[in-house]
Amino acid sequence: MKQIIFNSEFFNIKDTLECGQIFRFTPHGNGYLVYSMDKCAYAFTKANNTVIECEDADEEYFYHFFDLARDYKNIYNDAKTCGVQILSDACEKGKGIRILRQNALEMLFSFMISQNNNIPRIRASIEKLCLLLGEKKIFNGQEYFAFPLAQKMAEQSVDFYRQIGLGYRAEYILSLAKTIKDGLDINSFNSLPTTQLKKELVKIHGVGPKVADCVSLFGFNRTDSFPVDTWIDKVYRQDFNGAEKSREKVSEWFVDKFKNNSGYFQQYLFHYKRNLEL
DNA sequence: GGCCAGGATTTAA
DNA sequence: TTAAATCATGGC
Repeated sequence: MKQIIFNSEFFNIKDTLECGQIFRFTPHGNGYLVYSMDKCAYAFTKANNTVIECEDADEEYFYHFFDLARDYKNIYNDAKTCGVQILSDACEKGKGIRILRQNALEMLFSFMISQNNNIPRIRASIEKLCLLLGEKKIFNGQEYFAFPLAQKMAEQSVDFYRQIGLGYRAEYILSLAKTIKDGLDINSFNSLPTTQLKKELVKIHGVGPKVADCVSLFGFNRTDSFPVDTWIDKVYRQDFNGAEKSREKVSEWFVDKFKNNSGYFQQYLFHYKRNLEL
């Protein structure tokens, strides 16, 4: 086992996990077990540090996953001083939030499930997928299941996904799995600029602008993305006096305003609006 | 019991 | 090009 120890001023594990960017984590001991693809880490707070415990071979993976090479103080300062009251409040409450660098395909499947859905149910659905189709693994003597391979997902029927409770999203999931099995490599999109990347993602059946923004941000680390869901839509109307109707244009408006800080600021605001503000 | 949840597709205007 | 109607499901 390896331990990565990192000052917790700009790394709050609870806020980072609970701000809606990741669906696979469970409270454990003094912290959380965090899952990504077929890997697992134990994250907890100790004194003034956040500790990441993982297999020796996964140290580099999780260092990258938690975006530990980036200095979030600059991002926090930009949010604090940009002259927007709610953003100043939000970044203060969420200064320990980091944007995880998650696997693009896992994000694509996950956020395809997220549409018109709530976070607890999204998490339950993904957990079932892993339990039923994922490889069984062991971390620190404890059993868990990897995120399923697309090839395995492509072998199931639409009914299988409906019985898991995916509803009308079942056909989207199966269709995506088959497309991947047939050779689509979304990692190849990484060479595209963000606008083009989104255009490619939206071509996939069941992927609209909002899901494309989430995959772009959380799966490709394109921080010039600003996903607009119902909560952010509320922020836009209530706190920015927004008049634009279409969420796609709301997203463009924020990206134009916040540039490469868009994704970080969006997470501050989402977390604040959904979890903190009454 | 209608409304809401990290919306997208289809059809109509 | 934009506006409704429709789509499953569970929590409230």
